[in-house]
Amino acid sequence: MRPEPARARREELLALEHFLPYRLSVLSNTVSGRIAKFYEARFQLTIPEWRVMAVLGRFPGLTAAEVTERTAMDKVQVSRAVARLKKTHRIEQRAVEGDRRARHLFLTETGHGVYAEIVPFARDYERRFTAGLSANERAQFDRLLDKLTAAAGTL
Amino acid sequence: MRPEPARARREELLALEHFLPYRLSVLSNTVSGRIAKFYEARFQLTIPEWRVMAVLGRFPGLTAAEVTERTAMDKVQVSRAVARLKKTHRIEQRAVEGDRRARHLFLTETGHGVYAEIVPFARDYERRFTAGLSANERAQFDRLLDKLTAAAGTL
DNA sequence: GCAATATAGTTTCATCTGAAACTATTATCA
DNA sequence: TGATAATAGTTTCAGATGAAACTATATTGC
Repeated sequence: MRPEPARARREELLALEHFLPYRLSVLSNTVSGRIAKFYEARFQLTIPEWRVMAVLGRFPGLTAAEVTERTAMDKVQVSRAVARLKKTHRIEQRAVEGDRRARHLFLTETGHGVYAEIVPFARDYERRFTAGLSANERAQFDRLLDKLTAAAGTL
Repeated sequence: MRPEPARARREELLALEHFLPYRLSVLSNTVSGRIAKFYEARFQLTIPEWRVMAVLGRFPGLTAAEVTERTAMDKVQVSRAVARLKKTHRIEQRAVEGDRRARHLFLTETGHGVYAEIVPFARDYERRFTAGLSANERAQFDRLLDKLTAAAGTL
């Protein structure tokens, strides 16, 4: 059975490869996928776990709720990442004075070791990733990303 | 128990909010999430399903393998999206002459209806999303996205 | 002070996902 | 031709995910 010729249609077409949300998604998934593969192979670490470690490296003692505020993660993701990081001895908890629901989170000695190894890798990956852009292009891209992120939040 | 003051560390810190892969991921997830919510609410359609419909709207008769080539999806995702789209009567299949493994995929009349409604929405969403950018900025961003996507592929 | 409400964090449940195994068919080549 | 390898597409399985329900604790308002 031979496909009959398509009847002429008046409908607008859309080229996925020029559609900005699609392009963003492809780039983001490629980049995150590669990074995730490295973290997994080298440290058995997921990206949510790394994000928690990253903010705790910079802001020791945040609670899980505060980690949630500082990352684009929800509290379930944070709770799970924290549970795994405790099990693998990368973070530890200390009581919050005056609130027995929450706990301060800190990188352990082990956690700091992982952190100290990942940071240079991350910087280097980013450097290689943007090596084809001039400093000016890189700044421009950053600025436009900011604008778009703000815009996306209000749509 | 009062947290003891953190011992001074020599380690480099990394600000997640300036890390390009993180920023890309946040923007992409925000944008895709909003679009997904709309597709789901309006059409009970997932993003993988929409991607399949989008390429079939433009290239009627592709096989699943060809859809895989033209989208950033793997064959499992395509297979599942195709199965759902058949069940909801948005696409139909016709035999490929000389190869009984593959089938040509086409939007049905129903599928064209959905497609014809989504395309203007998608264009409009993109327009609003980039409304804060000048034509020049928009072109610049597109160009840099291309560069970065190419770079990410080779890392 | 105590009932109602809010918050921190966890668990459950149903769904989604990717990798690998699988079936059916086609291509290669000795 | 028949054995082997490659390809199209599907299914299975184990783990990831998000929404909603849940526990424990804290805050608010009467």
